[in-house]
Amino acid sequence: MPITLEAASTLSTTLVRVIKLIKGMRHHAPTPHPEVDASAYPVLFTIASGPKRVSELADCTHSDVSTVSRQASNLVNQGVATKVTDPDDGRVQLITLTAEGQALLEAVKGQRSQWFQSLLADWTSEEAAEFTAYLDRFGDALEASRARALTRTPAPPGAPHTSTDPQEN
Amino acid sequence: MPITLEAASTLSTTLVRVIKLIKGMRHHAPTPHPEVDASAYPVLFTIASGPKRVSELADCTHSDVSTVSRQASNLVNQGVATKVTDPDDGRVQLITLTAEGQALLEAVKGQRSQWFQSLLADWTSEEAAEFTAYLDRFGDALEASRARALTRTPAPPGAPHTSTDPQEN
DNA sequence: AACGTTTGTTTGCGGCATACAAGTATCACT
DNA sequence: AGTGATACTTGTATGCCGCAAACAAACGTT
Repeated sequence: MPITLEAASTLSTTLVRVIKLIKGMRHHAPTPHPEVDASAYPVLFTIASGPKRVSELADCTHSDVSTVSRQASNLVNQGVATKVTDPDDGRVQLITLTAEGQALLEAVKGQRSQWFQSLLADWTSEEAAEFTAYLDRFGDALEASRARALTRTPAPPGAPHTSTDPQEN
Repeated sequence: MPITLEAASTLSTTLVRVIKLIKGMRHHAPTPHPEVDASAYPVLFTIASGPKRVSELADCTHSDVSTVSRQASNLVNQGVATKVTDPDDGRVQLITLTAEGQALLEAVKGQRSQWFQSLLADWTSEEAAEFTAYLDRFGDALEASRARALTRTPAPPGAPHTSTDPQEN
């Protein structure tokens, strides 16, 4: 049995509020390395776990390939990443974190952590953990929904169009 | 005693993930009234509780006054809101929801609610409520932090600059 | 080995959303 | 009336993004 529409409504409203607040925050927040666009942080975080190809990054960050391509180029120009053509396939570019990029990543992480820590000054560790768990679970649901939407939309003309589908919203 | 840096770090990472996912979602989501920019929804939601002046809306939505001014103008052109000069003060414009706006608002709310409901298909009502409560509390913390940042930054030159201040991040 | 096709990346272009700053209108106070 | 503060609007610039075309390399077929 699903949650009530009422509950879903208040949840969505609250979520939108938080997102808007965070977006507004980012604009005023100082960055450890002003040359690096904050919009490229997602790829920065992603290549932390090893070299990745552009398309892979686009997939991970849920962005268009072209967007990631630019972000990667910028990161390279700013010295926080390198781009090398894959020896096994001359088409793919492997994006790798440089030492400087490592340092930047640590700085960003540390700064964010401190900010969140001060933000949640009156939270208990249990509450924070529980909140994180909920967020993560919610993120999984979003990703699943997104995956469903993406695999169905680009279907060939003969695709069975299942009448009214709430998932498309 | 605050939460650990580690916990703060994972929380921030998770939050960023969710936000990015939602932002990506919005782009593919159909709107009940395509003429109305989704970016103006925040003001739409805000004037639901009664006529508001532009500056008030800017404050509520955490946007610049100019941004809200344009959004309000658009909403008026699209027939979902009206703009009337305050009889008590010829400078202020009161933005009010029209009947059509009411209908649109309901449609948007309903659609969102349904989406969230399907998204959280396997959540219990208690979990959803708890998640919402956390989000709300987090939003409050964000707002408080923002308020602190705003009241301190535009201070006169003689303001006492309290050395290192994590709140500014 | 040559050619068309598929795949991966880059670049040109346009659109959207926003903030800052300048301009305009109204008000409040003297 | 005149001066400054206040509320909004408009001009301008910037950032970010996605689509589509261009480009490059690999693959498969003949």
